Amino acid sequence: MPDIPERKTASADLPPLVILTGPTAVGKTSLSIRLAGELGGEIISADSVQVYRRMDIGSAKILPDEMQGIPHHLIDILEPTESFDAFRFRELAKEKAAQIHARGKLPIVVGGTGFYIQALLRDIHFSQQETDEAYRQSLWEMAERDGAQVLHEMLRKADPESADAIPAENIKRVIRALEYHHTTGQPISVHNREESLRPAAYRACYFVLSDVRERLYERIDRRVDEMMEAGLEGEVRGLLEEGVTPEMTSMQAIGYKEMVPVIRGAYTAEEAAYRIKRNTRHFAKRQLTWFRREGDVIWVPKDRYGYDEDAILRELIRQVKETLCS
RNA sequence: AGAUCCUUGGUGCAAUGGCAGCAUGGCAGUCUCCAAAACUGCAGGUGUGAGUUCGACUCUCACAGGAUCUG
Repeated sequence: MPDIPERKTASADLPPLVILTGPTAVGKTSLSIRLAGELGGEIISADSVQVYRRMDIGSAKILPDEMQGIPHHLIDILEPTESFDAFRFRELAKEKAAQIHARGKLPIVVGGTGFYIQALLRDIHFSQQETDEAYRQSLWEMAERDGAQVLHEMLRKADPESADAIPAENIKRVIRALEYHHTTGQPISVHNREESLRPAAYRACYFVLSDVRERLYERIDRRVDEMMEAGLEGEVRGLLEEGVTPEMTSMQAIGYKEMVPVIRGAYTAEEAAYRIKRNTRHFAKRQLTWFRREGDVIWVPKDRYGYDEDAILRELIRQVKETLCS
């Protein structure tokens, strides 16, 4: 395999890390507990919703009983009114990984937020100086007032390469590119290119658990039905009552954003269940697209192991020992 | 049984007798601090059979299927 050789060589002295990801509802959680048990690991959650307290049912958060004594990090660390992003994830996860290494344990990153995993593994440098909330806000207002095209033309003057790469309709990314240029004087396209060359920060085993589309969709449908039965509506109602608003990052998660109109009487719980299933399917598809694009991942298709979790576990352990202990 | 109306991508809807569009779903993709977010692309259709016409989703007839009303 003519893979980038220097990355492999350089990785010899890097701290080890196991990543277990895959599309939502594929079965990461139960496998992760057994893997951590076998390898003496602690789990770092890479999940943009499970960071929030009291968002348990809709995020399919692991229950304390199910942890079986395995320490879990970055779950329940924020109030649902707080915002979170890939920069903060990287900072926290890096710190947790270092602490776990110091205890002589193996950090196992488990979760479906591919972007967070990328930020950690590739050690993408975001710096606090690159943000300017007030400027960002003024750009949003401008977008609403004058339209997306005006912003895109601003970007074209400041950073033509990014303007070519980002469609005007994608206001969020146009604003981020303008903000970056505004605060650093540099085009974000240059920054992105530099960061993309950065070697991995860990010696990692990057597993993507997958399944045939049909089975995955069946699991999603079943899980959403279980969430409804478990009282998702009550969970969302409680969050709204405590002052969480639909605009907040936490409430834009699948399962939450669809439930708000039910509570407000705009449509039925059945309609919400239908939408949650549909949006979760779309999400799972996007996750698979993301992982396909990531190099250096080890695909673990459940169907190829006959849906035998013992066999999958043995294979993961074998791979980890081969890659991280050599 | 009779009368009236209806039949267009998987689904819901458009289209003076003149290039069959939209939404949604499906599939594929983008992504370097809101990522469970934001965004892009592709495929797919006139119920069947005749007729009128230079030309039919559109007009006529038959058939099939559906809806409503009457008995």
